[in-house]
Amino acid sequence: MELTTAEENYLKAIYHLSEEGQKSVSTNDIASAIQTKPASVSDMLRKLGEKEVIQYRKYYGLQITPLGMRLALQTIRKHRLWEVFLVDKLHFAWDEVHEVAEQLEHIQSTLLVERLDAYLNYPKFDPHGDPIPDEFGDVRSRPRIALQEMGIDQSGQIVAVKDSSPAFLRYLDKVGAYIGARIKVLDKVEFDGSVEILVDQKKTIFMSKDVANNILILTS
Amino acid sequence: MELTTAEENYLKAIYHLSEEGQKSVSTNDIASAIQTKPASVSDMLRKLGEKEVIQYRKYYGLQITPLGMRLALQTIRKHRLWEVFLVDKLHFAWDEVHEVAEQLEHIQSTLLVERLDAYLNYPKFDPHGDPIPDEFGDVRSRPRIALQEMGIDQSGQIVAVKDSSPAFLRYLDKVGAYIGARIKVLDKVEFDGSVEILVDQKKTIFMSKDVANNILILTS
DNA sequence: CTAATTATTTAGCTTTAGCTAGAATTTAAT
DNA sequence: ATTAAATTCTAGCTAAAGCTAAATAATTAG
Repeated sequence: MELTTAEENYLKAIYHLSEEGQKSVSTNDIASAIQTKPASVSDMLRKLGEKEVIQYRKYYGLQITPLGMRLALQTIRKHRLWEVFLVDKLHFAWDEVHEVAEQLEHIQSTLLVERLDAYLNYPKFDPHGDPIPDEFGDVRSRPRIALQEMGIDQSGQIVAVKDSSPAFLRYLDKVGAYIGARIKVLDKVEFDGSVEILVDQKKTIFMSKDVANNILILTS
Repeated sequence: MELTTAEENYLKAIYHLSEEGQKSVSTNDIASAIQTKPASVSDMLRKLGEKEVIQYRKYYGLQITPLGMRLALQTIRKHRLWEVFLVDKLHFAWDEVHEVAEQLEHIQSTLLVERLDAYLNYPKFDPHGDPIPDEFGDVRSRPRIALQEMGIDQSGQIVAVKDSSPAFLRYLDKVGAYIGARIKVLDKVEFDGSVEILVDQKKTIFMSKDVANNILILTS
């Protein structure tokens, strides 16, 4: 079964929206996630339903099928492997990789994916700390909490970010809060939810609640 | 000015056909080069004319413009750089790279091309021995002749092949006639145009005229 | 130099993926 | 429980890129 590039993008968006908590994924949600109009989404949902990658009943909602799940994870796997390639091998900054990976993920060649995976040494996480599914779609994800939810004196390691906008990633780079950095919460301000943290045992930085909410920590 | 993937493919085909000798490129030639129908070609030529990458007068013929040339060479550059990547880094066999490179060449990102070029150490030739244009479209090509045209006792180095079909490339692999191999013509049979050559000073092989015609040699 | 053949182009259809405008359905609010 | 609002879907249009069939131009042959 073959999906077009557009279909892959829809399926990926649906998968991500399904993961991110809520009940069921709405037509409007997909439209805004994918930067298109609800009418176009309706139409595509019908097609994806026919291809049996989702189960779709109009006005009701949708659900990804096991087949759809597998295909979505394949695309996500490719996207994240390419991100690792771009950062590790071509020295892209982590805020420059998204658009390019968005194109590369649609290249069709199982051999290419296998070889790339091997070449990168079978990475388990992408540069943003998100897990890379294996060829069967299995994901080993680490339990992690938002920095905002940590208590005073708790420490851990930055493993991922929720927001991947270039502006946010550049900000993190500037303050030295890269993936893998070891941090410790020194203080929390009740009033505005901001936190003071120690990065890599040397630098003390101050973070607003909004920022701290978008940084995921593997506690230790 | 932006070209679609289809437009890039047509332009590339036109460029290659222009190079390969003849007078002017025909609609039929393009159709068979690109595996499509003449009617579709006519239509695309009109569009490429409007975009000013070719000069086109119907029934008369076409000519690539300097702009078209630049764009075609950019695509060829990307194709060949990716081929180097696939062979050198991902250990693809040289007969496995074409289809994948055909997809990768359409990825849009100047940063990516620059970084890839640097990562591969600014290669000047692809795995088939074809020259890789630089970012300005300049090509340093070496003067070379078909193995078939060499005289007895003349020697040189295999630098390219004209035919890149998997069948041909596999045949070459089998007999050990890879790019870079040093060869010497031991004998030529007038009757059928076949040649006997010594490869890398150790193996003697026998080649039909057809094969020898498709192997390009840098004489020494 | 017509006539036949071949090459090329045009017209009109198909599919994919978007869009707008308007209809239908569900949800919310008085 | 109706109406109002929001959501979702349908119909019909557009653009790209292909196709077939038919028309037109160029070339070759007798």
